[in-house]
Amino acid sequence: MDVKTDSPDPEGLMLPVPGVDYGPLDGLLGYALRRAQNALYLDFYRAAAEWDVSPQRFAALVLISRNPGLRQGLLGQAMGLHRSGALRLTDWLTVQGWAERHDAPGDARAWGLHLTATGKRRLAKLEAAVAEHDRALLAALGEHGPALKAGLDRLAWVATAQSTTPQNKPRRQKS
Amino acid sequence: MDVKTDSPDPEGLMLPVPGVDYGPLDGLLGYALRRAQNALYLDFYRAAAEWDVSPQRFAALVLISRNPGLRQGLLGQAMGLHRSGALRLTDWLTVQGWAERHDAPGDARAWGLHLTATGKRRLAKLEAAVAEHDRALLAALGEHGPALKAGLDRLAWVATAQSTTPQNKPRRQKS
DNA sequence: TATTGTTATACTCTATAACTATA
DNA sequence: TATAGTTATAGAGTATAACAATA
Repeated sequence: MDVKTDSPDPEGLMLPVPGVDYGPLDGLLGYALRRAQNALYLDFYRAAAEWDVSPQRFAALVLISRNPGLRQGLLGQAMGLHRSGALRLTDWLTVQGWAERHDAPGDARAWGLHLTATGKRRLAKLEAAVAEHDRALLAALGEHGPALKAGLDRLAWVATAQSTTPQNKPRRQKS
Repeated sequence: MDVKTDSPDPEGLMLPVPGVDYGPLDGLLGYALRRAQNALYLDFYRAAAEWDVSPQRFAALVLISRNPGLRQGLLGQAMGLHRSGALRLTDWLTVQGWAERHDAPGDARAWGLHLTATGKRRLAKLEAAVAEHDRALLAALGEHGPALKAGLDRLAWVATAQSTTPQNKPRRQKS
């Protein structure tokens, strides 16, 4: 019968559609940021396709590799995740053979996270690929590169400062 | 009995944890972008709290307002969404009273999207709040602002170009 | 009493697949 | 035969709530 499957539709590209008026969006910093992040996200996947690792999981791997014995909770904190999210993330890393849970010295409740030997070997190559990918981007950006990097760091700082500035002291607001 | 609920944990902040070595992450453009986007996302919610609208839904509203009669599919395309995602998004906008589906002239299959009168009124205020929010950010960024904006636009372009460059012509690759 | 991690559950976002009614 | 939208479903990702073990 040759069943017709529908369009495969490789979505996610978010590119400007000709003939559509974007109004104030084009001028907004936040929208520019989203567009850039969207594009970079897809681009990262291309660079890391061989390892099947998302940007977030890559960050987790780097954190564990640079901080052997890192607690699960601290990993979550560094990545803006809830405890339960850090658990899921760690589960995935262990099931995939990247990392292991060891006993944490000094606290029987906690785990210390460590890369496996395989994980270390794989991460070395993955890091090289990501670094190369980043270099290619910076090269393509030319003169814009350094200013962009500086601006982003500053933006993260500024926006965080605004969010965390205790306007009315964020004591579990009831209203 | 005064049941103890666990920590409310206002998560998502992703701020640098003292004592943790971030290794190469601090130097990566992609990671800086993620940090900035994370901070800005939370900050946007603060600015738009009154309307309960996410950055994405805000973008959809602006697109519909500037392109009355916009097709559902085109909206999705502009936002990098699958057809089914555009449907969910539109459903939400209509249920919340922001927008309506009208018949599209010339094609009985399609919808033309329009803001409701209420939607227009609300969006005017929301847009003003978002614009003000953006201005505050730019002011806080000072000299970095314009360069950052330019760099982001360029980055979106560069990363998209790399992704969409037909390396082997993306004709439904089988292998 | 507070913290670390766990379990169970639910909600959001977004994709795939198959269907309809047009074109 | 292709397109616009729909339905049903599934998979990430991440949250809340309640619990056990330990501090």
